[in-house]
Amino acid sequence: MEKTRPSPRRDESLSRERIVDAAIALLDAGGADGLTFRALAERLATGAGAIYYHVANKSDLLTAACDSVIAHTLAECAVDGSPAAQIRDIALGLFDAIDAHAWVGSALAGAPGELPGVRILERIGRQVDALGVPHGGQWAAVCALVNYIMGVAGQNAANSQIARTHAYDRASLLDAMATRWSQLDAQQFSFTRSVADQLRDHDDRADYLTGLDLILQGMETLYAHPGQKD
Amino acid sequence: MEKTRPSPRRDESLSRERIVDAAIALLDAGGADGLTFRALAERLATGAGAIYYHVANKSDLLTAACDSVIAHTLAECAVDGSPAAQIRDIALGLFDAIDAHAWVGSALAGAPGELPGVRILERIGRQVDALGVPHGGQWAAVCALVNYIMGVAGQNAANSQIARTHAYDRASLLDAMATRWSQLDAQQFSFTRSVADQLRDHDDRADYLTGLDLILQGMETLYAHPGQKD
DNA sequence: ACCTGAACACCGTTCAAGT
DNA sequence: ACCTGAACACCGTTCAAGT
Repeated sequence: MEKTRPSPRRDESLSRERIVDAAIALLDAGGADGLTFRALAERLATGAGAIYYHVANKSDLLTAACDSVIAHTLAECAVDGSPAAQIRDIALGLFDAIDAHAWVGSALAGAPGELPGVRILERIGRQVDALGVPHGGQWAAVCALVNYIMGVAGQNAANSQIARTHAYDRASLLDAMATRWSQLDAQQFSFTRSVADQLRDHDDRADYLTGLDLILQGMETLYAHPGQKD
Repeated sequence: MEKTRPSPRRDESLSRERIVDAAIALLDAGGADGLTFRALAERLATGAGAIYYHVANKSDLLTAACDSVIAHTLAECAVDGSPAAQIRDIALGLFDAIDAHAWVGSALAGAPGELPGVRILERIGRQVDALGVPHGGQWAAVCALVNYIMGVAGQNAANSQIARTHAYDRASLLDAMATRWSQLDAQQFSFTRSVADQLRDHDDRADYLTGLDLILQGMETLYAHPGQKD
């Protein structure tokens, strides 16, 4: 028996790309806390300090890992169909990517104005323009969409972080939350209690799309047919 | 000269409330990174371990500090006016609170389903109900509003964290971002470049309200007048 | 130019020991 | 019951020293 892979292969020399790929693997396996310079060094069979030769710091690395996922995700989104359909497609693609790599949600939220966020802004911005929103309203409209997407991304990231920490699955997490909500004070939290049951078996993805459609509908009503207002 | 305050007064014994108040002071002064059990112990003139007698862990403490701010904020929101006006009032109150205490944004985003988030859900949920949204659509509508608010909160928190780290003020942060955007590839990032200038002197608060109104408008169009659809 | 890995300055959390 | 504070098991980052 010949001794293959005596340790994580070192066939290629260290590079930013290899570091980012290894970081993604660690993040996917261990969540946001799984990325550590020590774990990364071990996986790349190198010293912790060597990584700093190719990467400025942890935040830089996290953003680069996030950008890799976002760029791939956006590349697979449809480039035909109506503007609204394309926005839905992009938003759903991002939802699924963040669902699969929860750490992307917090990385995205933590790097405002950086490349991954800008890619999203660009793709959505073009469709908002194509939708006929006047130039003066485009910035606010795009921000509304992006902020909504980021908000959902952040919640998903937080939920999956909690699930990982407590070793819950999604169902028991929601169940625990619903139980807690239904034990709140009946007067002070009447609405929350009334929706506690819906929490258990709601469809995150469907609710996400519904919210997106609310914004799109608002844009259509306010911008696309200005003559019909009132 | 008599020697008053030989060290941070210890006139009252340690309590959860005193700990939370001290935590808020540290967070306001030093951002999310400013809260440390060692700093907290020093400020309370006690040992680090003593704090664990009143607080489960750091996440528990952060959520409690966040809840204190959110509860006070919501208590000052108007309880009259139209449902839409009340939603705007709540959303603006939260915006200003998070603007003043950026750490609240990340604390809120990091504690889904916990008390501070539930307070917001409850207040907005009641108004969505009053708005005439049918029961079946209330959950999705409330989530849309809350996710949007959380998204903006998260972005604000991240921006202020970056500003603090680099010792920038808000203006130079936006200026640096706008400069970076305008240096992006002209073809690949045409939309982003076209809005880079608006970034420099846009009004966060006004854009926030505009986005909120898009969602409210969508809700009105889709739910409040179902007979008029199409 | 690129890599090594010990060292530095921190963390949150625990726990035997005190009162 | 409540508090002490040293100790533990980690972090990100730096930097003299190597190749």
